[in-house]
Amino acid sequence: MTKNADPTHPCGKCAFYSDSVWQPAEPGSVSVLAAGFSRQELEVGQDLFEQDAENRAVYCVSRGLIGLRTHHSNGKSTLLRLAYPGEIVGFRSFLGSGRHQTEARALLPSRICTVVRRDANRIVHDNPSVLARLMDRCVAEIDRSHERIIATATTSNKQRLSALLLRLMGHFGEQDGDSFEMRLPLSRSDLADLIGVQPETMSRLVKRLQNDGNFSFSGRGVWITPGRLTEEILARRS
Amino acid sequence: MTKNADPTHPCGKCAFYSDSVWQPAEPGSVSVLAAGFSRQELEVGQDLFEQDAENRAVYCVSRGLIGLRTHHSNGKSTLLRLAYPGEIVGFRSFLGSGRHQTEARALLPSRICTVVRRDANRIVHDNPSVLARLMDRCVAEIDRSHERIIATATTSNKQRLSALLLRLMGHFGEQDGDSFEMRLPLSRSDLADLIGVQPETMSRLVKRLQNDGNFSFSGRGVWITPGRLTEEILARRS
DNA sequence: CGACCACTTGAAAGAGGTCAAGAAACGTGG
DNA sequence: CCACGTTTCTTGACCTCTTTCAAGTGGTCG
Repeated sequence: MTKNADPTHPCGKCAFYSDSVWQPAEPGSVSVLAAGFSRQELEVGQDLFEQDAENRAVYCVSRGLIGLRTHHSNGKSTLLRLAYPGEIVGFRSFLGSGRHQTEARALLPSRICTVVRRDANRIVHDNPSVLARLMDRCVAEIDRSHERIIATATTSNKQRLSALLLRLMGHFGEQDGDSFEMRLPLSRSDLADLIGVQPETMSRLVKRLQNDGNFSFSGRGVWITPGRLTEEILARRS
Repeated sequence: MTKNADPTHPCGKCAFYSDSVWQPAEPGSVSVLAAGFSRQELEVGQDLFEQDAENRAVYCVSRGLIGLRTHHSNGKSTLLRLAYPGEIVGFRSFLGSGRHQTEARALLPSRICTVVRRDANRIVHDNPSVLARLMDRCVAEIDRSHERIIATATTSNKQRLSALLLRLMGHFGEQDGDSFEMRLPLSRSDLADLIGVQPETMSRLVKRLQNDGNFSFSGRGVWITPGRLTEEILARRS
C-alpha cells in the first residue's frame, strides 16, 4: 500500500514519491516546492555541481547514476561513492558548510530533480517532517560509511567487487533468459577507487572473478551466468 | 571572545560550552534541559550503551575517551571510531532507527553528560538552532568518514598510524621538556582496527615507526622525540 | 604456581603496489 | 571509411607489504 500520488505535487509522478524527502510537504508548501522545482536531464559525463562550488540546491536522482568524486591537491581524484535513483545529492553542503566537498557527475544518462536552496530552506523550515526525512538521509549516509568501513575490514577485495557488481546489475542490468547483462557505467579506474585498490589490481580482480565462473567480462560488458547470484539480483529488485 | 557561560545552563561550566549542541537552548528550555540532564563518570571498560540497545539519551563526552565498536555475528568485533571530548555520542540512533548500531565503551576514565531522550526531543523540537547544531554533528560525522576513505586510498598504514598517535598525543599526552609522552588508551588490537590491519601487522608497524626514530614505545607507553612532530602536536592544541 | 591474556616474533605464502611496455578502444579530422 | 593520436585497459616482472599460522614471551590475577 503506497500512498496515492498527489497530482499537484511535483514529485507526484516519481517512482520514489512515497519515499521522497519532499513528500510530507503541507499543501501550503507544495506551491513553494513547485516554484523552486525543476527537472533536468544530464548526459554521461555532465556535471551536476563542481567541487568547492557553492551549494545552490538540493538534488534528487530520479533516474540514472551519479558519481561523487573528490579532487586532491596533487591533481588526482578519487570516486568516493555512487548515488542511485531515489537518493539525495548535495544535502551535506545544503545542511552544512554551504560548499560542495565533492564533484557530482553523471555516469549514466540521468534525470535530476532540483529544489533551489532558498525554497528548499523555506519548505524545510515550515515542514518539520521534511526536515526529519532529510535527517534520515543523513543517518543513512552515516550508516553506509560504517558499513563500508566494516566491509573493508572483514571482506576481501574480490568479495566487495562482486557485491558492487551485483548491486549495479540489480539497478541497471537486463535480464536475458536466465542470466543478466549490463554495460558497466564505470571505468576500471573508478571501480578501483570504490574498492580501494590500484587500477592494475582491478584488472586482475576482474580476471580472477571471471575465472571463478560467475561473471564474464568484455570491456564494459558484464554477464552473470545463471546460478545463486542471479537469484540474489532478483531478490534485490523485489 | 567566547560567549560568557550561563550559570543556570547545565553545560555552563563545560570547556565545550560554546560549541555544545545544547548551548542555544532558550531560557524556557534550559529548565527542561536541567531536568533531563545528568553527569556520570565512567571507568575504563565501562559501557555507556550496548549494541542493539534502545536509544535512551543523547550523550556528550566531557572528558576522557569513548570507543565505538560493532560486534559481528561471528563473535568478533571491530573498533569503528573514537569519540573525543566535545563530541556527541549516540545521536545517530537518537535521530534514526532508535537502536544503537554500535557499543560505546570508555577507553579512559570519562565524564559523560546525558540528556534523556524524551527531554532531548522536547528541546530539539522547541529550539531549531539546537537541531541545527545536531545536524552539524551529523555532517561532521559524514565528513570524518569521507576523510577516512580518502586517507585509506592515499596514505600508507604507517602514515595513518602516525597521524592517529599524534592526534591521541594532542588530546592526552603530557609535555615533558621538549618531548611528549602518553599511556596509550588502546590495545594493539584496537589500534589495528582503526588503521585497518591485523594485530600482528600492527606490532610490526609499531616497530617500524620506532626504527624511523620519531616514536618510542614500551608496552602502552609512547614517547615522541623532539622534532617536527612535537610542533605538530602543539599546533593541534592551539 | 598455573591459567589466561595481550603482545611479539618467525617463516612462508599470498596479495597488492609499482614501473614499464604493449594492446585495445575511442574520438577526431581528413 | 581510414589513419591518427589519445586514452584506457591489460600484462609481465619485480618488489614490498600484509596475512596467516604457529610458537614463544611477558604480565596479571586467581
